Amino acid sequence: MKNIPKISEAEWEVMKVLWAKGPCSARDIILALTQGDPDWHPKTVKTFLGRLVAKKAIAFEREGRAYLYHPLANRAECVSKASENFLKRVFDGALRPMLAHFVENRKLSASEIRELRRLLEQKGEP
Amino acid sequence: MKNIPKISEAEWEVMKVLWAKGPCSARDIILALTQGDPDWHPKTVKTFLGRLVAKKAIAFEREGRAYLYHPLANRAECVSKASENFLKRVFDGALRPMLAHFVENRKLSASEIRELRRLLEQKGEP
DNA sequence: ATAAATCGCTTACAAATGTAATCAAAAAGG
DNA sequence: CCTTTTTGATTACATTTGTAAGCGATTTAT
Repeated sequence: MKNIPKISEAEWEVMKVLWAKGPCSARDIILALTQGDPDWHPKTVKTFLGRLVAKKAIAFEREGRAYLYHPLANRAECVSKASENFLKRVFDGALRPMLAHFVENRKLSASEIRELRRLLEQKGEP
Repeated sequence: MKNIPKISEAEWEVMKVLWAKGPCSARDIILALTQGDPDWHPKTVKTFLGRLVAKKAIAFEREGRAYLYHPLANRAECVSKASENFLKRVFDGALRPMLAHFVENRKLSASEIRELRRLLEQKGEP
């Protein structure tokens, strides 16, 4: 059985950087994050890195004085876990109402609708 | 601007009961919850009721000695908020990958697929 | 009427989370 | 070489969350 760590909201941002960019130094991660949102404080990011290591969501190897961090947790699995969790909490685990909600609420472009329909067709007639 | 309260995971369960059943006494809520999961402790539920009142997610009126609680927060709005939040955190706000994930990962029954397709068609040709 | 159950109110307390600051060692710049 | 910067480690601290227990008033059952 896989041990999918529980990743908090803010920690997700850090994980996303690592999943996207692969092995990174703390500095790289901080750069990537402040890029998107200047409010990220370097010290805060360091704290999260430490916590993620403790949770075994990531690991590092020394590279000179600094560390090179890399994900341990698998992105797809974390996504699945978070998704199931959300689905359960908000929609009692029922997929259809959830999809309906998104399709209704967020305006989908015609192309998005086409693409989704293609997806459904693939699933529909295997 | 609406003030949509921040509802925690466990508090969601309480809210769902209130949204589903309308005005309820604490006792009713506790019953409903323990029905689904015997692990709910009455005192714990009371705590959440108090916190939800403090957050103005619910309110109550006296009914004899007990209280009759009812939702203040609108379900649809809370659902939207939680959904946007989840979408942003896990899928960077991109709807298509999210929908794809669910359609791919969770097996949809043929009827669910048909229904979803209908939904998309309604959206597709207004 | 007296004891038991129930109510809401108040208080408790650890873990998780967000948000950093301090500190010591090491590296880099001048 | 000495100063500034950088880095990881350690420590701090308020807030939120999960999970209740205690207390005093009030019903309710006996």
